[in-house]
Amino acid sequence: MTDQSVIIRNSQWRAATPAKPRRVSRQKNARRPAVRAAAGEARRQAILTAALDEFSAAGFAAARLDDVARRAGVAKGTIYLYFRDKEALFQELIRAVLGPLITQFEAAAGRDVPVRVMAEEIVALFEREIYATRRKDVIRLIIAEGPRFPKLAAFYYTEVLSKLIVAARARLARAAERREPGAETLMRFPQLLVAPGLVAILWSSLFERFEPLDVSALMRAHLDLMFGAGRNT
Amino acid sequence: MTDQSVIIRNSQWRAATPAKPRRVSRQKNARRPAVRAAAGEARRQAILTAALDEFSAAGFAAARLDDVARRAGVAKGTIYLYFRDKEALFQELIRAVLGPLITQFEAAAGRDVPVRVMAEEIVALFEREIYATRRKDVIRLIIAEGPRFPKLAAFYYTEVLSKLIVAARARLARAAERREPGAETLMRFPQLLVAPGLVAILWSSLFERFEPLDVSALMRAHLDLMFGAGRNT
Amino acid sequence: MTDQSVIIRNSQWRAATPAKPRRVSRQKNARRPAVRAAAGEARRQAILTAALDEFSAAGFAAARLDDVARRAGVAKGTIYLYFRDKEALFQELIRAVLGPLITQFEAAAGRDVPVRVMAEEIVALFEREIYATRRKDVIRLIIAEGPRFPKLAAFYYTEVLSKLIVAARARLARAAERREPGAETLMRFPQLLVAPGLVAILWSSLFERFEPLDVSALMRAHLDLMFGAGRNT
Amino acid sequence: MTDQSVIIRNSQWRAATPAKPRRVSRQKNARRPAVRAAAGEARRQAILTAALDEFSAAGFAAARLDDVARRAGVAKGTIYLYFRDKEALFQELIRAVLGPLITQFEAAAGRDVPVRVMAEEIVALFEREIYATRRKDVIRLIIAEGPRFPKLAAFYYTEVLSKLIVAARARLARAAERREPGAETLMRFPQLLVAPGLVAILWSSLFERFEPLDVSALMRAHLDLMFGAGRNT
DNA sequence: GATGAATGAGACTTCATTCAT
DNA sequence: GATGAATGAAGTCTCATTCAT
Repeated sequence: MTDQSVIIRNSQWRAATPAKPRRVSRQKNARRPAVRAAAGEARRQAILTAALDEFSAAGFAAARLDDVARRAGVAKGTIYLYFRDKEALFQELIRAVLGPLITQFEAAAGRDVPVRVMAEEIVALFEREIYATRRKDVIRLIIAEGPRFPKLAAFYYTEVLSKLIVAARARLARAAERREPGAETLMRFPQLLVAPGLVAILWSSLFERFEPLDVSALMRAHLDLMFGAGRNT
Repeated sequence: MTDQSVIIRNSQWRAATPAKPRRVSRQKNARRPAVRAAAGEARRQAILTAALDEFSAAGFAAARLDDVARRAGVAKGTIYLYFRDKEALFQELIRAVLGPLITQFEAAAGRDVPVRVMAEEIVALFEREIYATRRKDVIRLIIAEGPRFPKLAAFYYTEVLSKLIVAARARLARAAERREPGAETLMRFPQLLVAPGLVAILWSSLFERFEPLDVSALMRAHLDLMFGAGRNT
Repeated sequence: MTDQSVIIRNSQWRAATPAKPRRVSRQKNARRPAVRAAAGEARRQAILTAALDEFSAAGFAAARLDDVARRAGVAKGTIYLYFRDKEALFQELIRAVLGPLITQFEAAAGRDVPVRVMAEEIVALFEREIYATRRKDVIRLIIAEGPRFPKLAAFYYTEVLSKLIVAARARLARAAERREPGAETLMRFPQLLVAPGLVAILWSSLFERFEPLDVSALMRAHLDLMFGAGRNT
Repeated sequence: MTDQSVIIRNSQWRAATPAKPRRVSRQKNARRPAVRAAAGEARRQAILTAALDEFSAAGFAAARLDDVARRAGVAKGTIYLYFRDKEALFQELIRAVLGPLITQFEAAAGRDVPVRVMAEEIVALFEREIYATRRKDVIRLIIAEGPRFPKLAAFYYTEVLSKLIVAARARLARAAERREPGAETLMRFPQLLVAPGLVAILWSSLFERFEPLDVSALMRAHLDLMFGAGRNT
C-alpha cells in the first residue's frame, strides 16, 4: 500500500538483495509519470538507505545530512523533496524498516505449539528478519535515540513490541494451561525470550572486535538453558 | 554500604582518589591547599553529576555544556578547568562511575559455589550496584554512544566486562567439572546471565510509561527458567 | 470604463492586448500561431497577476516563485519562459500595471481650469485609477522595495511621477498667473496634492484593522482644507 | 528605565550626535560588573545601529545578519547574545527607536492653542524628532515591512500613532468649539496634518537623486495651504 | 582559579534557477 | 513550449571553545 510497505515487502533492506531491477530513469520511450515515479521512489530509497548508514554510524544528532546526501548520490536539497526535515527522515526510516515486521509477527501468531517450538520459531524469526538484516541497526537506533524521540519509542512499542508480546502471551497461555514448564514464567515476562537477541545486537556493535559472538550458538544456548539441551533449527 | 553507595552519596566519582592536592598557580593569599583541593574536587564532582544528567537526557551530541554548567552551578568556562573538552568529560564520566565496579567484581570472584548461587549473586550484584544506581544510566550511555566512542567501548570491555566474564568463567569452569547443569553452556555464553538485566535497563528507559517492569521479578523469573523454580534472595 | 478597468477586469496587464482564448499547449498539430501567442499572453498575465498577489503579501524578497507558479496555475519553470528571473518579473509587473497610467495623465493635462477643479480632477483620478485598483498595491510595492530597486524608482519617477508633475505644474502655472490662491504654492510642491492619497494607501494596508479610513471623505476634507469648504464630486 | 529608554533619552539615534563619551571597556581599575554592563550596552547599541543600517538598505528579508555583525564589529554569534533571532532584533530596533517618541508627544499634548500654532508645533516636532533623525528610517521600515509584521504595525499604531491622534484630536476639539477654520476637518482626519511629512520621508528615499525636496519648505507650504500664508517657525 | 561574553565553524534549511523529459 | 525534480549557494542559528577580566 504505502511506500513503506513496498520498501519492506521487497526486502530492499536486506543486506545484499538486488531485488527488482530498479529501473533507471534515462530512457526515451517510457511513459513519463511511471518512470518519474519509479525514479522518485528509487531516490527515496537511496536516501533512506544512506540515512540508515549515517544515523547508525554517528547517531541522529551527529549525523550530517550533507553526508547522507553524498552517500545517497543526491544534492543536499533533494532530501527535502522527500522528507520534511531531518527528524522526519529519521522517523520515516524507522517506520519504513520496522513496519513490515508487524505482519510477519501476526502471521506466526496463530498456531498452537509447545513452548519450546514457539521459542524456536521466535528465535528463528529474530535471526532471519532482524539480526540478518538492517533491522538490527534500526533497533540499535531506537535503543540509542528512543529517549530523545518519545514518539519513536511509542511507535515501536505499540506497533511492534506490544503486538509481538500479545501474540506470544496468547500462545503461552495455552501452553501454561497444559502445564508446560516455563510457560507460565515466560507469559509473565516474554521479554526473556528475546533478551539474548538484544545482547547479541548490542554486543556485535560494541565488542565484536574484541570478542566475536556466534549469534546462532548464543540463541541455541539460550534455548538449551531454558528448555534443556535439544536439537534446534 | 557498598563502595558504590558512597560514590553516590558522597559524590565521589573516582575510585581511589585520596583528595589529590591540585595545586593552583596564580593566587596571592591562598587558603590551605587541602581546602582548595577539596573545593576543586567538589566542583569536579558537581560537573560530573550534571554531565551524567544531561548526557543521559539528551545524548552526548545533543547535550549542551551550557546546561551542564548551569546544572552544576558553575560557569561554562569552569568545565574546561577540569576537563580538556566535551569528549574528555564524557569519557571521564564513564570511567568515574564504572571504575569502582571492577574491584567489586574481583572481590566476588573467588569463592567456589554452585552455579545457581553464583547466578543469584551476580543478579543481586546487578540489581544493587547497577540497576539501583546511576550506573544504569551510564550503561545506557555506553550502549547509545559506544559506536561513536571506540575508546569507550574498549574501556568498558577491558576494564569491566572482560574481567567480569573471566571471573565468571573461572567459577563456571569448576562447576562444569562438577557436571552442574547449565554450567557448561553459561561458560560459553556468560552474557546469558545478564541479558535480562540489559533488557530491564533498556525497557525502563524506553517503555516504562507504557508497561512498567518489575525488575526483581524479572530477574527471579530468569533464574527460575534457567535453574528451575526455587527461592531467591 | 477606463483603460485601467479593462486591465483589472480582463486581467490584461499590457496596454493594448486583445482578448486571447486560452489554449493548451501539448498538441501535435498546433493551432494557428495567433492562438499560440494569445495563450502565451494569457499565461503571462496569469503569472503577473499571481506575482502581484504574492509580492504584495510577502514583499519581493520573501515572496516565493513556487507560490507565484502555483497561484498562476503553471509550473515553476514556466515562469522562466516569460521572465528572465525574479527581478525581471517584478520590474515588468510594475511596468505593466503603471504603464497605462501615463497616457491617462497626459490626456487630462491639456485643459485649463481653476486650481480647485484641477485638484478635484486629480483626486478623482487617484481614487478611480489607483485607490480602487491593484495599482494601489503596486504603489505600495514601489514604496517598500524602491530603495532596493533603483531602476524601479527611476522608472516610476521618469515615466509616471515626473510627467504627472510636469503636467500639473503647467496647469498650475497658468492658474498662478491668474493669482489663484494656492496655485503658486502647489506649483512648487505639487506633491501636496496627492499626499493624503499616499497616506490612504499606507493606512489601509497597515492600520485599517484598528481604525478604518474613509478615503473619499479624507480626500474631500483635504480639498476643503486647501480651498475652503465646497462640494466635491 | 529600560534599555530602550536609555537609548532614546540620550538621542543616540540622532544622526551625528557624539553624546556622552561612551566608556571604553579596556580599563584596569573599574568595577567589573559596571564595566561589563556598559560594554554590553554599547554592543547592543552597535548592533541595533548596524541593524537599522542594513534593514534600511536591504529590507528585513534581504538584510543579512552577517552584514549586521560585520558593520557592528562583532561576530555573527554575538548578535544572538543580545537578540533571540532576526525578527526579535528587528522588532526591538523599532521599539527602541520609537518608544521615546511617546513621552514627547504626551508632553506637547497639554496646552490649548490656536490650530495653526498647534499644527506648527506638530510640524516642528516632526522635523526635529523624526525627519532629522534615524526615526525617519524606522518609519520607512514600518511602512515597508508592516504588512509582514502585524505586531509591528500594531505596536506603532497603539503606542505611537493612536496616542498622537488622541492628543491632537483633544486639542482640535477645543479649537473646533471656538469655530476655528479647519479645526473640525482636521479633527476628523488628523492624518492630514502629517501627510506631507510622510511624502517627504518617502520622496527622500526614492527620488531625492532625481529631484531634491526641501522638507522645511514643503511643510511650510503645507501649513500655508491649510491656514493661509503666514510666518512659520 | 572562576567567569561568562565573545567567537566562528558548521549544521540545517530554503529557494531561485536549471534542465532532462 | 511546459514541466517539476534536482541543484547548491546562501542564510539563519547553535554551541564548543577561548580568553580578557
